[in-house]
Amino acid sequence: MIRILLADDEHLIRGAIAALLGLEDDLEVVGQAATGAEALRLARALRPDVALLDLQLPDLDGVTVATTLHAELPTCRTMIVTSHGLPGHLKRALTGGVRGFLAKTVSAEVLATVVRTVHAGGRYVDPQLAAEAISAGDSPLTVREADVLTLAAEGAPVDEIARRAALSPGTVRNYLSSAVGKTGAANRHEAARIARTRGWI
Amino acid sequence: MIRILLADDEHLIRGAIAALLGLEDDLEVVGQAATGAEALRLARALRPDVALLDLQLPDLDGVTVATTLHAELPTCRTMIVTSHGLPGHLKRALTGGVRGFLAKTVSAEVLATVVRTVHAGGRYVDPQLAAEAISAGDSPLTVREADVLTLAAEGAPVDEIARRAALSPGTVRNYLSSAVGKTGAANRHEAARIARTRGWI
DNA sequence: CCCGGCGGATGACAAATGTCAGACCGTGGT
DNA sequence: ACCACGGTCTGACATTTGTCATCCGCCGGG
Repeated sequence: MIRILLADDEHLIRGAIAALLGLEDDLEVVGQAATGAEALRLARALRPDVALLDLQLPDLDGVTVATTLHAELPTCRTMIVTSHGLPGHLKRALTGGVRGFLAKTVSAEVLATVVRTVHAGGRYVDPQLAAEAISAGDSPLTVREADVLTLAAEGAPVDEIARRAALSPGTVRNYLSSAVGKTGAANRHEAARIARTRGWI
Repeated sequence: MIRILLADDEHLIRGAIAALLGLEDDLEVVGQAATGAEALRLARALRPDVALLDLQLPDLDGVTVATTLHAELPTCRTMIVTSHGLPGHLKRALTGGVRGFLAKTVSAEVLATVVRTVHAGGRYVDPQLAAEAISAGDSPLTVREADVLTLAAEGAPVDEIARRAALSPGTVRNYLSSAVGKTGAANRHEAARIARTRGWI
């Protein structure tokens, strides 16, 4: 029997997936969490075989939970299931020790199969997401450029970004300018949009 | 027996909800669609009692499907289920004849109850979404302001917005300025963000 | 019939932004 | 020891923006 921990902030979805997985003879959902913190707590208490995490959780995101789990409970395999698959998340997830990464567009049978694969020590990444990740490539942004662009994405003016990043306004403009160049955008807002769709920020 | 049509682009979710609803004695999922067009086609063919629509579908959005359905098949009640509940959508949905509007955070029991309520001619709106809709209020933006702000939201510079909206650049700036004032934002990008979270664009 | 409001436009001015060149310090590689 | 590169900063400049006043035409309500 494979013991599964499920984390998803949407009650309906969580319950529905649990019901579906419960129909399989060899799978058992032993815990359900609505937040990242709760997922960690339950994982420590229940020591499931596989943790099935949604990418977007109210507090921590799924990849962060997975990374922590991977460090604390090496015997617990982690999988990410997501609605919006951004290439950057996939890369972060894989470096964080995640062994399965799928979109919610897959069928329940596929999900169950992947749970078994992952439990057996295998890996599985949604082919379409993998293709997107490869075609999007690595982020050309330096750490600082990404930082600044993240703040810029909220629509804040340069002065505020400068304050929040503890940089001089001029430096912020330099980074933004560089980021705009690297993304091929016309201005920082478009750059932020592009970087986000590519998962670079 | 209440006959239900289910539309959601995520196979896993769709299947899972169908499985959950199928557990209820008086509910039966008679059709499943992954797109808005397919939902309409199936609804015409199957004439379900209740159509359960996701807000975001690949082609048409759930509210559009509901409005069409309401006009074509008045006996078919419509409900919207959504992950991201924006106040504007709720208003559009209700004017389009939708009788149930809930977030995916509800439990399966609630969903089943609401399906029965709606089928019996009642209405149900998620209390939290209703509260947000009321507090967000009506859009203060004029049609043109909303148009221009929508284009601005993609990060395009004024000149491009002007070309795409067939307006003079000066006019575009006037509208944006007015929209920035009405949203209380510091610049158009923040204004676009605010307007989006409020469902105004 | 007249007023107000919206759509649309122009011109002018101030502020924010984008771009560039140049400078200084660490750090890691050769 | 040296160089390249990233991070940081400054200053100068052109361009883009946000803001405001003002104008025109149209339409609907009092």
